[in-house]
Amino acid sequence: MPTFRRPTILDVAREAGVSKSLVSLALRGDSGVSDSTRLRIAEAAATLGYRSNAVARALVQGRTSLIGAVATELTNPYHSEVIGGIERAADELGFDVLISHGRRDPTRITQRVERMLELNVDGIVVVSSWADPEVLRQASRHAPVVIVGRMPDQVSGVDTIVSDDRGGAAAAVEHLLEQGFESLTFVSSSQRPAAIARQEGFVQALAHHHAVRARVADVSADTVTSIGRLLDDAARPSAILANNDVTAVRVMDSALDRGLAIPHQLAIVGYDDTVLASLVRPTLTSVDQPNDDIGRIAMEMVEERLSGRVHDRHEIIAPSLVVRASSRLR
Amino acid sequence: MPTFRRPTILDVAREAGVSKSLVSLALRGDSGVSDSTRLRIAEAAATLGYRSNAVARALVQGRTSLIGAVATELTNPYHSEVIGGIERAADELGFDVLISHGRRDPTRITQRVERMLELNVDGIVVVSSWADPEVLRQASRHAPVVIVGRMPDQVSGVDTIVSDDRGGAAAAVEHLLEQGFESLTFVSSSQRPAAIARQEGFVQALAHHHAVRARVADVSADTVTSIGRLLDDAARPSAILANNDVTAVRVMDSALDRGLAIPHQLAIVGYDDTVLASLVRPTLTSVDQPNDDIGRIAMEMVEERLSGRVHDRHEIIAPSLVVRASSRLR
DNA sequence: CTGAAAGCGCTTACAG
DNA sequence: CTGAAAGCGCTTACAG
Repeated sequence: MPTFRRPTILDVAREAGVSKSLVSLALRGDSGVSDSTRLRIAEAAATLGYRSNAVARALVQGRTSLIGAVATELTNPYHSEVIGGIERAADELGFDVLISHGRRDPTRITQRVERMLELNVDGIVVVSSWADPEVLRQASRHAPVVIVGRMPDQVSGVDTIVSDDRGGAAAAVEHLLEQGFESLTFVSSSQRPAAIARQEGFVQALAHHHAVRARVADVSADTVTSIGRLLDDAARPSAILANNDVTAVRVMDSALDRGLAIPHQLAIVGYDDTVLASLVRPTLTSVDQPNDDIGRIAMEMVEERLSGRVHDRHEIIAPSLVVRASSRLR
Repeated sequence: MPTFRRPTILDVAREAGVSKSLVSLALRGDSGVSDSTRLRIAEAAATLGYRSNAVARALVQGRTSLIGAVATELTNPYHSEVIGGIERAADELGFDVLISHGRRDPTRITQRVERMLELNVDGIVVVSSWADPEVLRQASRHAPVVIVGRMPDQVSGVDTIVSDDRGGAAAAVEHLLEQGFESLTFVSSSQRPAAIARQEGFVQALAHHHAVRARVADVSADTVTSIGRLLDDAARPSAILANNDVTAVRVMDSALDRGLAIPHQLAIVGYDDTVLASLVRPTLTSVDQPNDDIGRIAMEMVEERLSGRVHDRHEIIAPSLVVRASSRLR
């Protein structure tokens, strides 16, 4: 069958010998339909393979029960986990989640948001800090918009939810100090807001520890070479905090290639606590963010807006440190 | 604004002082509209923040230009990469991709497919082998359905595209034999069709090499202990092919914990060539599948169906081996 | 308990 | 070049 025509409520009505209104009522389980009619209609629908047309329903009802989730990068487990949280909360609240993929392209992310709006979704969660603020502001006039991530500037009318990146970095620093490390370097491979906040948390946490040497290394360009230079330096640090797990593992690889003992000659802490952290050897200490909770709260924020909340809400979620072999001396 | 009303074509018409038909024509760039009118309408639309309602348009046009992609597990980079391929092809062919997440739950995957159908998508790509065959068969009456993955049984009316798992496993075996390994074990953590096909490829490739000892180890239950037992065995294999990268890395971890030299005392080959393979030390040899191509072909298959193809198409894609340190002796 | 009518926001012939 | 009318597949009052 090359035509793919879908049966409509009218086909079912004809098949069952009733009016289309009655088909609609029966199929949606309205109580005022006789059992015999209901059965006849159900059979007709099954015979034809009838399936309600959500597009038509949405048009008349003025709502789709759809939530659009726009993510920068699906390959990043952090994003998929947040989306999992959104989905679980959506299930409970009676929404369906449609996911759209920005592929690290700001233009594309913006397009995805606009497309979601055209699809008439009841709310939008943007799991990204790359979207155009002006587009989000405009979008929020027509549907609740929640941003999961750290925007360069705050957008009025839009809710946000971020992880406490400064606090997470501070917790990592505290742990390293407790272990007795006295020369710490923050290694960053990104200039995105989250990485910057982590770096600031690192610097601040060490501001009053004058006995400790604190430095920052930018390895965003030419990562492997930059890391090599850092490790070959005579004044090599004794402990490193990286802005994410992948960067931490790259540091670990370079250290192992150089025969350095981890953590005794070099301690390493990552950020994000991805699956990587427990798979590499030695296992990697990392800052964990409650991604599922973050997604859930984002969905709840959308629901609150739909229920009438008018003031903006900005939530900050506390991360926690998971200590593993790469930084534990005893 | 707690109401989120979206302006309609009628609001724009009123604002511009024309009929709604004219607004529709002007906004879609019809040539038969005077420049002055077109400008007035565009300004009115901008003032109101008007955005076309795709739901209404889809209803009248009978097509949505939407492709539904249903994936088992977004956290799996293999799936996100396939989706990336679908998206790139969709961009070229003028479709938008809506992603839905099955979260490893067969019931949920089936629901996602049905929901996509209700949304009137023009085609469905199921990146999963967990969906209910009967539901897919029904779905294919109303929209083209392509399965990326290995279904237990073939579904008539549905196109499929799979990677040649037997061939990939055979290529890995051939490489290990060339390197001179003489005792090979296939380590599997799954009984899904793809894992079984890889195992069959392994067994077949060794069927005529009587001098080589070939075995299979199921580590799906109690993975770490099972792997430990395998490695502590006096008759430990000299090389291992795992059914995926994560399992391969677990084997690697256990081997390193036991002080085994990789690859000299134990060679390891993974499958899927995920980001993991180049991040672990030693780097992991792995069978790579052209995920982007797979996604692209899936999208093209949908388009072919929409253009009238009626016979089923079943495509098998050749994987390739990426040799790294974990299996290279010299 | 059932049917006829209006309308959701658009597009598409059809007039003028 | 512009407007009035019909209709996409539904739901929702309103009659009977």
